[in-house]
Amino acid sequence: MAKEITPRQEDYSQWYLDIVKKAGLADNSAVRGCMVIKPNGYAIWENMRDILDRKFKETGHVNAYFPLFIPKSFLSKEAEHVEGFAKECAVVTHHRLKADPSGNGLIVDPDAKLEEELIVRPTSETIIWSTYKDWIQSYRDLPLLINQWANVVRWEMRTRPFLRTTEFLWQEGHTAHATKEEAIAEARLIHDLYADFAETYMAMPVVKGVKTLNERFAGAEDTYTIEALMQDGKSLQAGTSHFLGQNFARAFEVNFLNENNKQELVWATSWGVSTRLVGALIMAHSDDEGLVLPPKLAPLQVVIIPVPKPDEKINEVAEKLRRELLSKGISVKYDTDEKNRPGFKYAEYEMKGIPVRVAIGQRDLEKGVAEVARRDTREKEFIPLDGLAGYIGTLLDQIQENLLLKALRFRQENTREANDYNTFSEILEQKGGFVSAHWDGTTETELKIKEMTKATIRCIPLERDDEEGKCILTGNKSAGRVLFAKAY
RNA sequence: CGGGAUGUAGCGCAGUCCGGUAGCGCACCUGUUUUGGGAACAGGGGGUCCCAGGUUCAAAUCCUGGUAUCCCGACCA
Repeated sequence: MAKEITPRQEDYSQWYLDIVKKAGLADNSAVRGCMVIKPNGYAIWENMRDILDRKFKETGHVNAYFPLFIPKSFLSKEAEHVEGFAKECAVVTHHRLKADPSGNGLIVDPDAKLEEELIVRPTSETIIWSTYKDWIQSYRDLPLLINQWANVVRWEMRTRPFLRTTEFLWQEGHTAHATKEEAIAEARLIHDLYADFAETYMAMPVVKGVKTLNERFAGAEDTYTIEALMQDGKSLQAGTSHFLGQNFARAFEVNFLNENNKQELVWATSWGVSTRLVGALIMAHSDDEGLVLPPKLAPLQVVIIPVPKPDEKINEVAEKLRRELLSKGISVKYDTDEKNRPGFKYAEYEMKGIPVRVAIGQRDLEKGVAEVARRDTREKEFIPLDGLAGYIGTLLDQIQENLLLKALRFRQENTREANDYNTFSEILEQKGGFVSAHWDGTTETELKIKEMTKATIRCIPLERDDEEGKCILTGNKSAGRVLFAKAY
C-alpha cells in the first residue's frame, strides 16, 4: 500500500523522519544540523559509493585526497564562487584551548589565534585548483581526472537528515582538460553516469537537464543536473555535473603549454553526489510500513526467519538455502534470535526495507515449501524448497524492475503541461509534481514565478521537443518547455 | 534570520496553570508460561526534571537571564 500523497508538507515531512528513525538509518547528533549515520544507513551509502567508485575508475578517473581546511584567501579568488558559499561556512580561528581561569572547563586560548583563518571546506574547488597549478605544466599532463571521497560542511539555515545536513559525505570530481569540447564531454559523461546510476541501481527515474543561469553552481558556466520526483510531488536535485569553463583556471592561474608551445588556460569540470542520495532513496520508494530498498542497493537482500523458532530440521534447510543464496552473490541473514517471535521480526524487517523475507516453519517443511514475502508489494507466496534459491534470485530482479516501473508511473502521472499561468499555479498548488511550461528565458521571470508559486525551474530538459510557445507569465517568445517544480 | 513549539530514565511522553515523596508506556534485567503477523504475568534496575541566578520552610512547577533542539518560512547538494 503506497503512501497516499498529500500536498500538505508537514505530514510527508513527519513520515520521512519516522522512516529514518524507525529503519535505524540516522539519529540527530549533539551538533547542530549534523546527524549520526547509523550502520543501517551507512551500509546503503557504502553500497552506493562502491558502485560509483567502480564506475569512475572504469571511465579513467583516480581517487585522491585534499585537506579539510582551506585558507580563507583561497576561497576569495573566484568571485562568484565565494559569493555562493560565503554565507554558509564554518571558520577555524584558533588552534588551542586552555583551562578556564575560573575553573569551569575550557576556553579558547586568545593567544592561539590563527594568522589566517581556515575555512572548513564547503566544496574543494579552490584548494584543488591551487594544487593543480603545480601539477599541470604541459598538455601532456592533461586530462587530469581526479575524484575525492570526503566530507564537507555547509552551515545551512535549516537541516533534515540526509537531505540537508550541516556536514555531509560525498564524492567530488575535479577534472582539467586541454580543450573546451573535452571538458564539456567530461561533464556530460558524468551526467550520464549519474542518471544511469539513479535508474539502474536506485530504481529512481531522473530527468536529465541543464540548470538555468539562476540555479547554476557558483562559478560554473553550465550545470548539468539529474532531477527526481519524490512521492510528495517535490523535486530533488540528486546529482550535478558542472562545466566550469576557464573560470577556476583563470582564478588560480592554471596554464599549460600546448602542442604549439603556447600558453593556454585549462578547461575544468566538477561533479558530485552526496549522502542526499540516501534521502532520495527513502523518499522515492518507501511506504507507510517503512523503508523500501531496491535489491541492488539493499545491504541485506534476504532474511530467513524460522517459524516459530529454530530447530534442527529448520536450521538444516535454512543453512542450505543461505549457502545457495550466498553462492549466487545474494546477501542473506538467517535470524536465529529466539528473543523475538516471528511476527515481531516480520514487522522489524519490513520497517528496514529488506526486499525478500523467507519464513521456514515446521508445517511448511512437511509440504516441502517455504513462505516467501516481497517487501515492495507485500505479497506472500508458498514456494517449493526445491529451486528456492533460483526463484529468489529472479524475484530480486523483479522487485528491482517493479520499483523502477512504479516510480516511472508515478512520475508520468505527476508530470503535467501548463499553457497559461492560472493552470500552472493551480497544478502546483493542488497537485504538485513536475509542470512543463514555456518560459521566456529571463532570470527576472524565473524569480517572479518563484516568488508567486514557490516553484523553481528544475531544469531545461536535454530531451525536449522544439516547440515554439509563449511564456506563461509574460507571454514573450519561448523556444521550448522547461520543467518547473517545488523543490527540496 | 522571522514565526511557532519543546527541553523530565535509552526512546516516546504526563506532571508545570494551582509549589509539598519523581511518574506512565516502550525498551532493559530476573523468573514462569508462551510461540505461524509486533506474547502474557510477576518481580527488578535506571533521573544533574536543559543551565545559571532569584523568590520560598519547600521549586520539575513561580520569576529573571541564558542555552539547546524541533517544526514552518527565507537560503541550499
